[in-house]
Order: sequence, then C-alpha cells, then structure tokens
Amino acid sequence: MGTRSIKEVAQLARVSVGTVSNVLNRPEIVSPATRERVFEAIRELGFVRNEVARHLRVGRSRTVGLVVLDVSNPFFADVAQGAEAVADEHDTMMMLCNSAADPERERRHLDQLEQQRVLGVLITPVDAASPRLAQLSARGTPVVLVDSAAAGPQCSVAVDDRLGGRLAAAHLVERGHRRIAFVGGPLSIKQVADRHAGASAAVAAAVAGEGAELVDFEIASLGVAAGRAAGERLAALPESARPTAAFCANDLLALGFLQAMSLRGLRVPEDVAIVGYDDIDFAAAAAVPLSSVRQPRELLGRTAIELLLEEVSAGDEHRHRQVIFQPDLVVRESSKAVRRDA
Amino acid sequence: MGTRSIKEVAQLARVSVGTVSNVLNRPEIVSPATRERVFEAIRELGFVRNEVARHLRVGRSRTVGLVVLDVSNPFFADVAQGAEAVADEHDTMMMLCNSAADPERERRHLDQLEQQRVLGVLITPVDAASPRLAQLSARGTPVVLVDSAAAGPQCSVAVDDRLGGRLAAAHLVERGHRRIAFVGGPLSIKQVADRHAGASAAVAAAVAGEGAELVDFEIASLGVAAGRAAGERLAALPESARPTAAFCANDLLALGFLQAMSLRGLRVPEDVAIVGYDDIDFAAAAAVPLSSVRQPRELLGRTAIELLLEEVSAGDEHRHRQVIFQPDLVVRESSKAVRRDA
DNA sequence: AGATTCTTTTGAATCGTCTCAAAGCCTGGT
DNA sequence: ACCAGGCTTTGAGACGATTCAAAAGAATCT
Repeated sequence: MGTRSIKEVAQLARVSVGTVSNVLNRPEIVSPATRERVFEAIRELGFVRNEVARHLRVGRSRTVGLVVLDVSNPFFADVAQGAEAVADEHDTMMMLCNSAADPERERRHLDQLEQQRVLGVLITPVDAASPRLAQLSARGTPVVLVDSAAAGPQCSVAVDDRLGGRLAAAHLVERGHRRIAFVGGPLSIKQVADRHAGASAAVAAAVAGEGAELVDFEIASLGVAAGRAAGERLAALPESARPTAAFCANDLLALGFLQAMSLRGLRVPEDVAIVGYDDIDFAAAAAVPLSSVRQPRELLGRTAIELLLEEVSAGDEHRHRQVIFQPDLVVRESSKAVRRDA
Repeated sequence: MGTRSIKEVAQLARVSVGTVSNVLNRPEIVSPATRERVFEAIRELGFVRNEVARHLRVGRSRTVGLVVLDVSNPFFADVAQGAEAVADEHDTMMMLCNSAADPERERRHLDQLEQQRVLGVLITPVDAASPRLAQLSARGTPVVLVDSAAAGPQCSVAVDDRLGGRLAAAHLVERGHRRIAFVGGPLSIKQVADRHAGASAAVAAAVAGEGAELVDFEIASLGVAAGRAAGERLAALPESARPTAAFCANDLLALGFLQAMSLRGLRVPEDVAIVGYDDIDFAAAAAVPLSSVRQPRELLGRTAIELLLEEVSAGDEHRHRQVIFQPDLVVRESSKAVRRDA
C-alpha cells in the first residue's frame, strides 16, 4: 500500500510533524525555505492527506448525506444536482442515498450517516414525522427536510403541494372534466397526500358547476410501471364510468399512464386528459407532451443545502426556517382539449 | 453535542473500553450479563459508534465512490441503482459523484475520495487513459472502470460500443437510408468515439449498395439541449443535402433531436428516422417511441462493484478482469419506415 | 553584549476505536 | 490446599493528523 503518513513526510523533509501539518493548513506561517522542502517531500512520496484522521481530530466532517425516495426519478436527480453545486463551492462532498421509499432502507442509511458523523443530512423522508429524524437532529446531526415541510423544529424546503394539486385539478375542471382520476400512492407519503388533498379541494369547490368528482386510483409505488398499471385499470372501465381525465402524482406515473392509454387505443387528450407533476424534462418530450405542475427542482436542492450549511456554521443562534416555494402549472397537449360535458 | 464515546459507555456500564468494543464487534466472547449491562448503557446514553475513528484504526473504509459523467442521465441513475443494491448487501455506502464530463471536477472528486480512503472507486471516466486513474490505483485505491474498457491493468465493465454503433447504423442502412447523421460528442469520450467508429464501419461496409455516408454532427455535450440544437442544424439543411436518418450517441440527444424535428415540422420516421442509445425508460415513452441500442444498465453497476469488492478482498492474488457485455438493438417507431431511395 | 521582540519550529497531548498480550477469575482434578 | 486450563476482562499502545504551549532562532534596539 503506497499510503504514506505525515510522519514520513516530516522525516524526509527533516522537520517535525507539526511543521508538515502547518504547511498543509497554514502555509503562510512557515518559512518559504521549509515550506518548499516539505512540498518537495510530499511530491516525492506521493503523500495524500488522510481526511479520516483529520476529521477525527477536528471533529467535523466535510460530507453531507442526501437521502431521496427514488434516485432514478429525474426530479430527484435535479434536486441532487442543485445541492451538489452548492456543496461543491464549499468543498463538501455529498453522499447520495436511495431509500426507495422503504422505511427500513431509510433507517439503515440514516444509521450509517450518523455513524460517519456527517456534517448533516438532507432528506426527503418516507415519513416526515418519523422519530428517527427527531432523534438524529437531537443528537447533533442537523437535518433539513427536502420537498417536505417540517413538522417539528427543523429546517425544511418544500413546495406547496396542496396548491399544486389544486392547480392541476382546477385546470381539468375548467376544461370541462367532471370525473377526474387521481393516480398516486401510497398516501402515507406526504407529497402524495397533499397533492391529493389539493385536488380534492379544487374538485369540491367546483361543485358550483355541480357534481364533479375525484376518483382515486391508489397505487403502491411511484414509477412508470405503476402508472401503466393504473392506466390499464382505468381503460378497462366501461366508458360511462370512466374518468375523462387523470391527475398523476408525478410525471413518471403520468408517462406510464400515457403509455397505457395509447396501448389501449384511447386518445389523449380527447378521450382522457392527463396532468402530471414535477415537469421533468421528459414530460415535454412525451408521446403527447404532458401538462405538468412545475417545481423549482435545482432551487429546492440549493436552498436545502444552504440552510444546512447555515445551521452548521451558525451553531446556537441558528433559527430553523421553513421555506416554501410555489409550483405552477404548465399546460401542454395532454390536457388541451375542452370537454363539452359527458 | 449529544455524541458520547465508548469510554462513557464503559464508565456507565462499569467495564473497560475494551469490553465495550468487544460487545460491539464480537458479542459472543462477552459474558451475557456484561453484554446486557453494556447494551443497557448504550441505550441509555444514545451512543452511536464513531465510524471515523473505527476506520482510522482499522485502516479500511466501508464506502465506495461512484463517479459518473452525468447524474441526471437516467442511464447512470440505473447503473448507480444496480451498484447500490450490491453495496447494500455488503453494508457498504456509496458516494455518488458527478463529474459532468469535466476533467477538473473529476479530478477534484478523485482527490476527495482518495483523501477519504474509500474502499475503492467506480468511475466512468472522462478520459480512461488519464494518468490520475493509474496513479490512484497505483497508490492503493482499487479502481474499476464502468462503461469503459480498461486500457491499463485494472478491472473494467463495459458494453461493446462499436458493436452498438454498428447495429444502429446497419439497421438504418438496411432500412434504405444512405445519408446518415451521427449526433454526438465530444469524441474525446470513449463511448462516443466507439459508437461513432462502429457506425462508421457499418456504413462503410454497406458500400456494396454503393455510396452510403455518415455525416457528423459533432456537439459539445450530451444532454437534451444539445440534441435539440443538432436537430435544428440538420433541419436547416436543404432537403437534398439533409440526412434521412440520425443515430444519436445517447437517448437524451435523441429525445432533444426528436423535439427539434417536430418543432420544424419534419416527420419521424418518414422524413428523418432516429435511433438513440441506452434505451432508457423514457425512450419508449417518447413522442415517437425511439429505437435505441439497449445496454444492461443495472447489470453494469452490479458487476462493477462486484469486481471491486472482489479485488478488495482478494488482495494480492487478484487478477484484473475486463468484462464486456453485448448491446442489442430495440426497434420502435422512430426508425420503422423503409426508405425507397432518395 | 544583553535585553527584548518577533518569527519558526518543536513535540507531546488529543480525538474515538480496535487489538492483543497479560492478568483475573473459575472450575474441577488431585 | 494447589494447579492446570478455560473463560472474561483489562489496559496500554496504535492509527494519522491537528493543536498549542513552549523552546529555539533571528532580528532589533540600547
């Protein structure tokens, strides 16, 4: 193993370990001659500083953990990218962990991050109220909730999901739809529940134009396959009972749903309109460009890590903050047709 | 900070630190009574093992780094997912790093990973021949190349990109196309160069049916926007000079390219056929379902980390291996029309 | 030359955990 | 009562870097 220590460098440069450490951390206080000699030794030995030892001594890591619900959802990739950009500027590393919406995996990741004494954790929790999170933060690891509003005393960055749901459903109602499917689940995930609640409220409010209803297609996961399955279920209904529009809790579902429509020969938006959520880049490129509720993805990530770093450096006088962004609706082909009653 | 050490646990449980350590690492050699007392103390104090100190002592981390060219390309998300699944089984963490195809960022990430003394590095390098990689591995950090064949003596997992390029181009030639655009770049990225070379070879081989040619649309990056730009460029050509088909170096490009076609009113596949690469899930869901060269994405990740872990545990008697998978072509709407000459 | 500063360099202590030789404690045999 | 041999437990080093009080050297001033 070619891994050399500061001691060997010191020996070769004929100085003490303290001096080598100084060269590494405050080169300006070391005389130029010595400094050069030490650099020379470092080069010659191929010395690489052991961050682990440094961290042990200093007591503070340069790594933050980011735990997301689904790495392969481009929404989270974008959030991660936003966060990473900021982390980079503070030369901090990011560990990206995938909980796959499984509380057990989430717990394992949190355990590991805590054991590593990371600087802090950004997390889109499976369950924001989980005691594990409170515990983590109580024990001294700052936690920032991402895409999920904080219940307890912690920082969080979220987008108003109720509003998003409302926007989507109101739009569909306004386009003349009276029976609207909600595709999403599990409802234990806050985002899903909120989007559902928002949609539900919007549909109820439309009661003025009497009798609009939201039909739930609850599903167990949030991927393309689940969306397709829900689409199949909907397509199998007799036309009289079939919703004329679907609001999907995210774009992956919407994409899958759209595939099912085309497989079953239903036209979008004429037979069934679709609105997705997140406005990932692929939404606009879909077979039928998808209407979607847009969220500021990178900004979400950026803001989250900024809050975290702020919390770390502020120490005691840190005041937790809950940042909430507003989503907006992007209308595309998939919901453009106007429904003239049923 | 509520972070307690093994020493405090020892004190509370009235045993020595050695015993606490034993309880943690080899509970079976500790008497049940003592063990229970220690566990009790751990619980009471909320003790969390300091992995950093452990690592310093043991000299070996439980983290591997994965450096990819673009986190927001679903292809890499899938590779990461495959790798993570295996890492998980060996309770090893993964640090996902994004080089964004920038050698400078890549270097920084490698520096940091080396300083952290990670168990090893999985990397899709910007430049597989970079001396930094050889150096890393020479200094004792195992490196496995992902989606890129090893030049020097290291492990690698790749897919035969020449073959992939050949399949794509041969398919287009066989469909009657004689002037085929290649959209991709920079050619300094091995995968792009190989796909190009394969396509080039296939086109040349078709010379039997005289005069097929490959027209390069070299671009600087591999995202949707670059694909769109290339599409615009192609669409701007007079019909007589315009390629009737495009082979894109990845699906993001293909998706962007497709968008440009529809913006410019060119029909796919009638006016321009498209073949992408990677077969990400979104390819099938595109406006016109995309033909694409499929790669075993998760398998790539799984295999890479398996090789890495093997190398770590085998130590000296490890023999480097270069694994190569075969891609295959998935034909969909975007290339289905047959061209009856031009 | 001697006193006084200022600049450099030193080296021991420390962070939290693991390891391992040595010490302690038991049990049973004689 | 004494000892051999099997469990348990102990505690003194590592591991590699940082810190900081103190020592050593240089420079400046009387």
